[in-house]
Amino acid sequence: MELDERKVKILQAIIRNYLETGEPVGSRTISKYTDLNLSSATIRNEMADLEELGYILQPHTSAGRIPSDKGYRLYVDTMMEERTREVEELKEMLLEKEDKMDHLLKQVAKVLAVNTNYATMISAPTYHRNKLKFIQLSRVERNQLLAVIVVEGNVIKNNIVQVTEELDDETLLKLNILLNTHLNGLAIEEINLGMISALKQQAGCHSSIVAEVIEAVGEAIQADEDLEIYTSGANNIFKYPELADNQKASELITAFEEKRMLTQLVQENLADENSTGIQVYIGDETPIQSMKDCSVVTATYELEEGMRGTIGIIGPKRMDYDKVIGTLRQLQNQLEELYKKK
Amino acid sequence: MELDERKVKILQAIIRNYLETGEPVGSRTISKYTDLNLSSATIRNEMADLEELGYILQPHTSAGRIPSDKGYRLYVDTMMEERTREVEELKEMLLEKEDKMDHLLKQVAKVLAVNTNYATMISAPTYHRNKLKFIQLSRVERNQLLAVIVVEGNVIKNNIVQVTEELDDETLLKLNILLNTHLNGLAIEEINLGMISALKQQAGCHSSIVAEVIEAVGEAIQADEDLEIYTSGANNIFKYPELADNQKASELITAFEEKRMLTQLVQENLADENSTGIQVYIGDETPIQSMKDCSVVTATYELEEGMRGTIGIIGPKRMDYDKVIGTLRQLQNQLEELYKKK
DNA sequence: GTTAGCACTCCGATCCAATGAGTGCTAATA
DNA sequence: TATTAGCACTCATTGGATCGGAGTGCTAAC
Repeated sequence: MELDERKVKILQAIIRNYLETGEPVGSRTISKYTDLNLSSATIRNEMADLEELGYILQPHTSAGRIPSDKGYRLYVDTMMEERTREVEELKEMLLEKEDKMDHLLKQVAKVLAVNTNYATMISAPTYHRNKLKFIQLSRVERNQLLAVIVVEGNVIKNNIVQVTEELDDETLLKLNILLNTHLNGLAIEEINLGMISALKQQAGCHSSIVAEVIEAVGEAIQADEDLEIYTSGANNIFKYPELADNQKASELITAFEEKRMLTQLVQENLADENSTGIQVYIGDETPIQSMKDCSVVTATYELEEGMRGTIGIIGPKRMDYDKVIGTLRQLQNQLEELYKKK
Repeated sequence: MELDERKVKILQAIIRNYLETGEPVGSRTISKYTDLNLSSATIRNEMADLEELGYILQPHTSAGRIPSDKGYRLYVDTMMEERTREVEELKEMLLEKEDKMDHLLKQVAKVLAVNTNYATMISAPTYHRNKLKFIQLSRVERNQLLAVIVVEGNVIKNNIVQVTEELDDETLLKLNILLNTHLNGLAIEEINLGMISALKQQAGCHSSIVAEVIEAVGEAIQADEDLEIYTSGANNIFKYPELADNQKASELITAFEEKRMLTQLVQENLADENSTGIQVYIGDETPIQSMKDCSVVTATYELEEGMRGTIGIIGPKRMDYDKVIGTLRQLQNQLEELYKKK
């Protein structure tokens, strides 16, 4: 049996209707809903076929049909090609240009959540491929140094370094010069052990401090390993009865709280390098167990070479895929634009 | 009618039982539960009295009794004086001493949530009364300065300052000295307009930069206005059926997500300067509308003069007040100790 | 190939009776 | 006078039983 054009139309009608109502949809509804001019009986036959093909399901014998994951998948794949919508409002909100990255990201997550009525997450860009731009040691107290580390993209890390010996201004200056001349412009990965011991040697009697500073650099970078993720709109899941029962809601909320679980999503998304950067996980396809009754749409954004992050939208399977994908597309562009403007 | 000792004992028994079961408790249960050796009939009479006095309620005619807010209040007030419990485990977990404040706070919230099975929040200490310790301007790119601002307690703020003119190293050094000599040791509030214009004058042709840096300082401080709040264990509310219905759960989750609402709690708590720093809000007493079916226990902790934050526990009215208050007490001490040790 | 029609299935709402936990009241008791 | 036993009464909850309706599958006719 083949999936002819009429079957696809019927499938689309079923899905669209289900997206609106959240209720299983029956043959009569489709018969009237579409402009196919077919009787409910014919639709029933077609539906039986569609079910056999695995695109729709019957929750119980005498109920209407709901889309299966496979059905959603087809729908999404077909839709992927089509339209984009306006998200002007969102654009405006973003343009209240926040100058701190984390504020911006929180803002994005929030706007997106309000806009779509789904739960959202956004991961801060990872800097792994980034280069060290600037290091500055300053004395804060007698035996306390402040190490400020700036990497490309103006991401700033601070670290307090405890030192045993007291340093005079001159030595501090020398150390600063030493560190900057040798480390600036280097990618994080390039700072290897050989490099470090060479530096230590040059620092002479202050080698221990160099060691500590380098360690601080390492720590600062490592802090990114458990990468920052901002979420918003978790409460939106209560808007969809199929997700709102205690069991599921609790699991979902937990996943959102323990951002740790969301990192899987980010990792997977960043690993993939497909053209649009938009991924749709339907039901079981998701890498996150507790979201197997949801659909997850993720998008990669890239601010500049090597600074990539992930935006994700988590909602019911009957998600408005068109809108979500459209919105994410726009957002990708806007984030990149916004970043360049600054 | 008076509230004699026996009535109080019965009330306590009712509350304790209700805390355990979450079900209305009947006279027979109390008759057996306590060591008062009274028949259920007598208890019934007493219960009728207690109800008349407003300490307990009957959800419906032939149900047992549940504590009213007034009842809880009495219970809490009585208990406040009593026992403290061990929270050794918690202590150990905390001693995996995190050196970044925000990590520590997140950790505390989490440990507390796991420990109590309630939702928790903790606000980062506010620094309003704190003094500027150190300012450092560095050039990151031709027309970009990095301002690092350290206030007491080693809280570090960064700000990128865009400048129109290019600065040579010497000028930068001068500016640094100027800023540090004049601003260091000053409380945030002491930096007023007069101060600023005096500084500008001394900076001569670079006054615009000084202005921008000062603005950056202002911004850095202001960022604290919407103070950081960390939450954990929001999913715990699903453990208590009386909070887990969609309506309430959604509102609560929202409150936890939109930390903005939690600030009310913090503000109120910090304003109050009572001895123990522990506050209990039962039901309607809470300042947060969406928590009117919960009880909220908050504690103030103080790391050093002027650095105070709030810990909060949000759970059902049938909260284990003893345990919660005890735990919070211990935590207060430990946070303070921990801070001093570092 | 399409459709009308019909028997059939099954969910969900509604009603009902039985159950039992718990009460209030009264009369007996210590 | 305080306590208790006993009893009638209330009412939420539970488990059937029933019924209507939405929807299906199948068959026969167009």
